[in-house]
Amino acid sequence: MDMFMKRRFSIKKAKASQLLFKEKAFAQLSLIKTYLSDNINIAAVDCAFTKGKEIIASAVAYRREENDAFFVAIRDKIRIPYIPGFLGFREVPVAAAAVSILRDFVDIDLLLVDGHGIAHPRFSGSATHLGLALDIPTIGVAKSLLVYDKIDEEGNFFYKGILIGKILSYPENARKLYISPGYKIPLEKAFEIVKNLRKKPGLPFPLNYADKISKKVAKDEL
DNA sequence: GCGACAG
DNA sequence: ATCTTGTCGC
Repeated sequence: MDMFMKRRFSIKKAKASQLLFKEKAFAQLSLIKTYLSDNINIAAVDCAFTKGKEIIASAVAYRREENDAFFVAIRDKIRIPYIPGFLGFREVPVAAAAVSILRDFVDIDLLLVDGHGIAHPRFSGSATHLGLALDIPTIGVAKSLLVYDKIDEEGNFFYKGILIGKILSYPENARKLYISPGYKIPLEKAFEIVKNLRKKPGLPFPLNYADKISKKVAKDEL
């Protein structure tokens, strides 16, 4: 699988890769039980950009037991333009690098990613892509929908007959967030975890920190 | 062909 | 995502 598309990017190859990502992700979901205790270390990764054609990825890890946090931010040249449906190929290489560095210092059990997981045209959004690249459970947290053809009363949304995500409307007056499984985690679990991490409007902790850090670095304020 | 389209 | 000050409102 061409996780990083280091040679040259093409829509055709990217689509083929995403179909493989989807197969692996769905296979893992049906065959593997992911054990997540209450004391897991949760991390998040987010990317920001500068007009100077740079992409900045920041990763933040929160250790629940020690009640402390670590973060890292790295920058790279933008290699691929933003194309809806192919966000992973633009952000995963640098995001994976940032998380890898963080992992040398902190154990990470779960990763929150800005963007969709399986709530994607080929069920292979950036969260799924990144989880597969790093072999770590991921949850997709998006601020808007990419695909869906039905939403039920519970906020569950479907695509091509498959339950792909659930709308998080908590806290009450907060902006809706679209939660979908990225890799190695079922929707119900993913939703519950993110809901518990979002005690205030805005992005759930520690994704909110990753977002602020990457933006500060993009503006050379950090 | 037309419109939609995470970040 | 980014370009951007002040401003309306809880």
